[in-house]
Amino acid sequence: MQTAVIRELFKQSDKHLGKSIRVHGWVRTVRVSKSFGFIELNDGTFFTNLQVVFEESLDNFAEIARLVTGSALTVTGTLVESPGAKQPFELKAEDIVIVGSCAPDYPLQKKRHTFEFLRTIAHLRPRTNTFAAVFRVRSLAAYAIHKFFQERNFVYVHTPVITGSDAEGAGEMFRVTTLGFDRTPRNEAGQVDFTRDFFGRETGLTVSGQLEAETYCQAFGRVYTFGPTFRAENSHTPRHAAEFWMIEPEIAFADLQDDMHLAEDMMKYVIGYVLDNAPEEMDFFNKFVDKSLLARLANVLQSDFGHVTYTEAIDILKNASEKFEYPVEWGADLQTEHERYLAEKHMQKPVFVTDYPKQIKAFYMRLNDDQKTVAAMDLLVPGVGEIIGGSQREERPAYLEQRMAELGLSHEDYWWYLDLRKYGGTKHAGYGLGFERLIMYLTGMGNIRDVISFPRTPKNAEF
RNA sequence: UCCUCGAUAGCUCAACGGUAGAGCAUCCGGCUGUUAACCGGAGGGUUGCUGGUUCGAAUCCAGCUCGGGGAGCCA
Repeated sequence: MQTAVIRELFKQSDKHLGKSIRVHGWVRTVRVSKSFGFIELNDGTFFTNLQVVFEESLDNFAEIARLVTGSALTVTGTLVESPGAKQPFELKAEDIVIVGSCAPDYPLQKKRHTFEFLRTIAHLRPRTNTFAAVFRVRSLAAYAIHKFFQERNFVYVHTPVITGSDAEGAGEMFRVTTLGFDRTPRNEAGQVDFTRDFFGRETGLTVSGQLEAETYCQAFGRVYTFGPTFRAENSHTPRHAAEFWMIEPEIAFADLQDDMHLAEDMMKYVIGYVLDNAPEEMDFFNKFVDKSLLARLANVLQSDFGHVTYTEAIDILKNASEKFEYPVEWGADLQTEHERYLAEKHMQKPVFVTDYPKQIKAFYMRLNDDQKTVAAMDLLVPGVGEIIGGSQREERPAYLEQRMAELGLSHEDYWWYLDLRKYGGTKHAGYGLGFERLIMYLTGMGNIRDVISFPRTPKNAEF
């Protein structure tokens, strides 16, 4: 007999009704009476559980009746229409094999757990409804990202995880070394002698693959990266993790407008894909996590994203009736409260903020004709905040070198990056999308620690 | 790193200066269609850690550890 997966039973129930089938899965809950009982079985393929009915005619009825949540079973029986109102069909068991019993101190109960508690048992939490839904959506969103870019002739580039450059100074780096900690070699000046380290130079985990991605962009025209990224910032917020996944497309012969079009198309594509392919999970989020989720996502699909320049945003904030804790002044970076106002109150939809003052942005962003601002864009979304940061890159060698000089960046560290401008350089643009922030936006989950399997945050690398 | 709130049974919480409790989970018993099933019973605690105040501390005070929320940094 072939083993059926529960997803298949729900998607094509006509094909299986009345047939004898076998399923493998884990017990979510058991309800038992004197001579019969019900098991909610989940095999991980589908959000909804399969109801198994068992009766005392089974040889091992007594044993089955004592099953606890978490036990692994193989059930053979007939799929029949269910008299109960809450499920269309159920599996009438003819044989139940206990594949893996579950100890009585299993920490997952049927009632609601706090997300804080579930983080302490991150090895078991994917067995809960919420996390089953989050990680299926995460998987689908990752696939949708690849699908989106592949369908548009992008090449997927694997940029290095270990890097010698501090990229764009995007954040503190984790050091990668094989030097011992007790007797680190020192040079004549008393500094750590990295020439004796594994790579012969100071290295760390990547904080961005962008600079490397730009090199492949100048060969393939359209590329993207999708990989782990590391920031050693001592951040304690629901939106930051030390290890996270980032998507960084880079497009040649393109300006900031092209960049924003790409970002908007991508966001809509992924939202649409997840809504189409995880309807049960999305309904669950809408019911138990964020009651306005589906309406909001539908609205995003239908409307155009907002666009304001940084300068316009400053005017909007200055004229707002809202009182801000931090002053609104041209030249200062937008505070979280300002971003929230723009996205959640003023626009009530995703909004691109563009053309920031050059002094608050990275060296590689293209200088605008006003000589004061750069062709940068941040995408702010209600509830999550900044989800994308991007820019048109400075392709003019003179401008780039001048900016590097102003910031004290050395030619030697960026010689290959400067070469791109020397050898057939084109205008080009790109952005970074925080994958976990996208998942938060798609699911309504409020904490980044609950959308990544084993979160790494300050003072926490358990599992 | 700063501000703020919190830590009591396996989980979710109550008790707020005077003998530490409930629901769920677990174990035992009952129940012929359940749906976070239901009904009855039992076991389960160094009240995060260290010190202090007090006749007496889960409760008040100090420090520490861990966690939540906010800020900064950013994706």
